[in-house]
Amino acid sequence: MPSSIPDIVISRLPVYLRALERLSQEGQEVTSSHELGKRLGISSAQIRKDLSHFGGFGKQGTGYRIAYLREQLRQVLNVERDWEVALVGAGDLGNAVARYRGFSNRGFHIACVFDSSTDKIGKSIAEFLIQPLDTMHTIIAERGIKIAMVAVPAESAQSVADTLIAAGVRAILNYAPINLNVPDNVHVQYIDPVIHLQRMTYYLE
Amino acid sequence: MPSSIPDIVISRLPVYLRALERLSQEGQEVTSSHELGKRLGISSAQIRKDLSHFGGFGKQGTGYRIAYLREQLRQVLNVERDWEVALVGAGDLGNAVARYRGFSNRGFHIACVFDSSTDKIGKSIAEFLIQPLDTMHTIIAERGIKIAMVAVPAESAQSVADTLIAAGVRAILNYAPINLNVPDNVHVQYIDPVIHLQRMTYYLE
DNA sequence: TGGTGATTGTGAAAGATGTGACAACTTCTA
DNA sequence: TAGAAGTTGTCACATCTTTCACAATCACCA
Repeated sequence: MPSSIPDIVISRLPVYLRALERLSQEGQEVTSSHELGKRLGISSAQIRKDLSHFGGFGKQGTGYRIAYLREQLRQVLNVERDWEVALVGAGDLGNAVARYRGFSNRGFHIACVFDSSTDKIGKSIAEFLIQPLDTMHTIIAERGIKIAMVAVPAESAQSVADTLIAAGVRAILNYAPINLNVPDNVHVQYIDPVIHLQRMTYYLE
Repeated sequence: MPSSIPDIVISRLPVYLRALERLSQEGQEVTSSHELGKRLGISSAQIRKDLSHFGGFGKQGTGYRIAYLREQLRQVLNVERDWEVALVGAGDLGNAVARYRGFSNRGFHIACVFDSSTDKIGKSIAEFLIQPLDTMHTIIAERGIKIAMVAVPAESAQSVADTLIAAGVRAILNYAPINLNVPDNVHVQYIDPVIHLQRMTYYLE
């Protein structure tokens, strides 16, 4: 009955996990909901309540053992395994995503890169060979890839998403500045820097 | 009394604006809360209610004139003017951000680029000269820049943010995978692709 | 001109989310 | 060993957010 846990709680767990990894790097072994909350700008009660959905990870009087809680969150979030991710689009943005070093050790690695432009097909970004869009369905279906990142122009994003979904992808990270229409069993997250900037200008001046 | 409007409402306005711009591009002149909601996966009631915080932009029986509503949202969001944005960090990520073509016409342009590495200082990305971090405070303060994007390693992000804030920046878009501690009058938005991916893996399998 | 179908803006109700407060427990110290 | 200080997990409550439902209005057409 995992569906009974609110989305909004799930959405905070990766943030907790990231903070724990950082604390761990800094050599700390134990933390408390209060310390974590102070770092993240979240109330300690909320952190305790969020975590309590998945079991009691802490110890009264002491707090949380960082290594243990980190491991538990990884399990809950399903990122103990390493997920293969397909990248679609090899323009500037796709290039940057392909070169990004931050995926490793956090549960993901890029498995293949696709583009439609004949200029780019056959060339490489970082260590990845750029493959033609026509082969995407086959490759993704065969390898059983479930996650994709879309870094194509807004105009092509919906049709790319449709193809991905038909091939079996169930989670899409969309960098294109457009909303995608997808079936209920497919998850989408959006990254559009302008949207984030516009969320702040309202408060300026 | 603009503070009485919930943050969560503000955070949806840029999404509405983006959809309106798209509809406009497609040649449409009028839309309804129902159509917009269908596109965005949001209920029509929510869209109407959100918009009603700022006045009555629509007409009963007809819907919303797209050009007009778009203009009104731009005003509300404070993106009729063009904001200067500072970019800190000229590594792979900073490079991609600097080259990103999507800022223009949506209220923003990059005004200056900073990095600490002596290798990079003096060189250019796209049309921007990379300037040394030591000059950042002066330049940002003099030009009155209020918005910055941070694309430096996690280790340096907090100190960069501190410098930015001291120089007058009031809105930070942080690409570094770390939480920033900032005063109440400073706004921060985060972009970390791994966080977004981890928000979806929970639901896979 | 009057009737039909569409759509907004909004108050009230329902539902979701966050906070406060505390018993229960742990560790530390004297 | 006993008391003090710290911390969790949780329940009840408060607050925030979304949905519902409908009067009011508009455009169109016969």
